[in-house]
Amino acid sequence: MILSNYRSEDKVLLAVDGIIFGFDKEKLKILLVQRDFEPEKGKWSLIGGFLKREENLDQAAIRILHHLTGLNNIYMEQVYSFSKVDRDPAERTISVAYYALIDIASHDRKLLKQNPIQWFNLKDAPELIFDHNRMVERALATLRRRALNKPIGFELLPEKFTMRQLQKLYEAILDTKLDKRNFINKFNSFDILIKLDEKDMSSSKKGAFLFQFDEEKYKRKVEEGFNFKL
Amino acid sequence: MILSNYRSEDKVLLAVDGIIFGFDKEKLKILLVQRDFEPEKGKWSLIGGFLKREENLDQAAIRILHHLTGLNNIYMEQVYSFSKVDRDPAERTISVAYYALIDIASHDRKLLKQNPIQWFNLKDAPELIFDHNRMVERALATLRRRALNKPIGFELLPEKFTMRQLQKLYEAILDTKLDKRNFINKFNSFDILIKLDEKDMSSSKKGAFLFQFDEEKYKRKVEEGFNFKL
DNA sequence: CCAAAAGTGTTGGTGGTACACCCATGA
DNA sequence: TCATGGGTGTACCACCAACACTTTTGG
Repeated sequence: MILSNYRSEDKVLLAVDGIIFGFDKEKLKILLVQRDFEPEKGKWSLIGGFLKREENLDQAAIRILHHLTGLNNIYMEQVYSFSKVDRDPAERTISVAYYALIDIASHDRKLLKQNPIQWFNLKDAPELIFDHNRMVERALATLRRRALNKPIGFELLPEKFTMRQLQKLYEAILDTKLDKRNFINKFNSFDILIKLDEKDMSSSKKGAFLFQFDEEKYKRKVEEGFNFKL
Repeated sequence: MILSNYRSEDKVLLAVDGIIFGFDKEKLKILLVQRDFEPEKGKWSLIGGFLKREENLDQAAIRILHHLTGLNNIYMEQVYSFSKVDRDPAERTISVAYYALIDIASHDRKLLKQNPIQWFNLKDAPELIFDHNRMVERALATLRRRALNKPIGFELLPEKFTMRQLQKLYEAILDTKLDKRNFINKFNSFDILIKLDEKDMSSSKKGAFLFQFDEEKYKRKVEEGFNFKL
């Protein structure tokens, strides 16, 4: 900001790339798009686009996601800015990575079908263009940190869910196995769940009770943060 | 990254602003520069400049710091990118914030004197231009998180220091009082300090033993991370 | 001899971890 | 009746938090 003359400074392209995490029963997934222009046409890429002059980065991330997928009202969070000089061979481009969490089942997938867009299991996602693999790694690390410091699940699960689903979500994010009883005890201690009278009969004969998040309390916990040690 | 034509996209100025934290005996300080061009000439600002086409953001942060202060070999870490549309009234500019930690006493201050650059106690720093106050807040939050998850002090203390100094550093960063015995016990459990045979006589009649970081072990702990609860 | 900072351990409580058996039901 | 997943409680241990007195020595 100093000793500068604005006019003489270099301008660059600023991209925004979205790492969209989804969860569907068991596995953590990621939404990718097949690139339809050069360079790297035909290869898989994150959901990306360029910042426009009249919007900020948060708005750009949301706009681009909506434009490519039709997804709406998705909260995205900034992860990191990537700036290796030759990261995009076509043009000097800096990219700001954002990530989002969504519940795959509860978003309309018709819109996705129009585009060369597809969910992949995170573990067997294809090689991505440029430095997008590094972006995914970094976003995943951020997601894990977040899962350990704040409740997670509101954005990634259907409205009603079983304890098992919640546990599987944590296991998928942290890539680990958790003890059923300890998980339940711990999670209940946060006091953000409402136990419903309904059961989900789809996965067992006995049926499993459904839960909902208490949205008020959930949000308060997100503000406060906590320490999830497992 | 998709459905785009690179040529038609908007280009923007990309600034890098450095939040330089220093520590000097008791207080956490911040390095600011008086802006000598319009807009906002004469007001205080972070250590900033613009990204050049042929460097990445990390390099830009280091170059700018060196250029304005003469400081060398300072490790800087990216915090966040700020992009409000009218954040800089002169021109559409996105700014990437970086922060650094340095030991004030052990860096040559002569160079600083040439420039309108000055250390301020963090607590009574002046109002800054643009959104720089928000950047400082965010960097401080990042610094606190880091202090709770990784050892800190190597960059902020002289080579040899007393336990008291180390504790004061943590107190300054976390803005809290800590118990002497608990702090020492906790910190010793990390096993990254070497107790020297020397004493520092400057602050008491009895003298206080000096310590050094065991650089190997310190670095390993930084990799691993830990959970500093106090 | 006294003021001022340094140094040093113990205890109680909280919370994390490990662990195994019974329940309900559809097939 | 049995196979499958659902649901539940306890005991040990580690770590955090609170807390006060003695030592050293320059002035």
